[in-house]
Amino acid sequence: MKNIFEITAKRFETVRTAHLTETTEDYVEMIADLIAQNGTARMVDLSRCMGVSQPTATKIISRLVKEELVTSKPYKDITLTASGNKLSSYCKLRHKIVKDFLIALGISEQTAELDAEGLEHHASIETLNTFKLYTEKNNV
Amino acid sequence: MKNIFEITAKRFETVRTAHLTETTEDYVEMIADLIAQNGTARMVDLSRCMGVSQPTATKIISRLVKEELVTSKPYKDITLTASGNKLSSYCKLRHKIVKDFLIALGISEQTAELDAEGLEHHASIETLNTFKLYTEKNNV
DNA sequence: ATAAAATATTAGCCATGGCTAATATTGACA
DNA sequence: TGTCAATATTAGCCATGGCTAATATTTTAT
Repeated sequence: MKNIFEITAKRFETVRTAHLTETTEDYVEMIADLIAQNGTARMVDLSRCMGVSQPTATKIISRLVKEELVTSKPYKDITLTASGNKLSSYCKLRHKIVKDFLIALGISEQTAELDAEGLEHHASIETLNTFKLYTEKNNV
Repeated sequence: MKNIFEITAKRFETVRTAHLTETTEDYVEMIADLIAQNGTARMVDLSRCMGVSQPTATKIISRLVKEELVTSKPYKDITLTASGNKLSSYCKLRHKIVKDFLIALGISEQTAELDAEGLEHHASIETLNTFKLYTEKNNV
C-alpha cells in the first residue's frame, strides 16, 4: 500500500509524456515527407495528410514554430529548422525499425504500416534495439 | 496528389481514436486491479496509481459513469458495470499478450511492463495474434 | 462524542487539439 | 489586368484531461 502507487503512476506518466510529443513528431515527420515528395510543404497538403482541418494544422504549426522545430511565415511554405530536421530523421528511422520488425514477424505490410504509426511513439530504446536485432537476424 | 492524403489521414485518425479510448481503458483496468487487490476501489488509490490528482480522477470517473462502464455515488467506492468488467478483462488479456511477447523477445521485465502500457493500445488484432503465436512458440 | 485527519467533490483555471464560419491573401487564367 | 478559385489565417466554439484551492463528507482516534 505504499510504493505500488509510485510504480504504476510512473508508467502512466511516461505514456502521457509520449502523447505530448506524438503530435510534434508526426507533424515534423510529415513536413519532411512533403518536402521530399513535392519540394515544399503547404498547409493544405499537411492538413489533408494528417486528416485534420486547415485551421487545426495552422494551430499546431504555430506551436511547432514556438518550439523552434519549424519555420513558417504567413501564406508561405513551411520548412524545418535544424532541430526539426534532426527530429524528423530520428522519427523516420524509428518508424522504419518498428515497421520492418512487424513485417519480419509476418504481419502484412498494410497492418505493419498502420500499427507502426501508433506503436513507434511508445517503444523504448531497449525495445527498439531488440526489434532491430530481430529484423536483422530474420530478414536476410 | 489525390488519395495519398486519404491513406495517411486514415492512419492518423486511427491513432487519434485509440487515444480517446486509452484513458477509459487504463482507468477501467486499474479499477479492476484495485478491487482484486484491496476489495474496493477508492478515488484516492486510483488517483495515486494513475499518477494524477484526485480531482482529475474524479472528473474522469464521472465520464466513465456517463459511458456506463463504472458506477460511482458520491463518497462511495467505485465499481465496474458489466460492460466495464468485460472491457477490463479484454484490456488485461491484451496487456498480458504484449508484455509476454516483449519478454519472449528478450526484453527485461521492467521495460516490458513500461512499454506494454503504451504499446497495448495501438496493436491491431492481427498484430496481437502474431505476438501471441510468437510467445507460444518461443516460450515453452 | 467530538476533534482531527483522511478522503471526496466542486469551482475555476490552463493547454492541447478538434471543429466551423468568416476573412484575408495568393495564384491562375480568360 | 481583373476576377475567381484556391489557400491560409483568425475568431470563436467544444471536449479532454491536467492542476490548485476551497469546501464537504467520512473515518479515525482520543
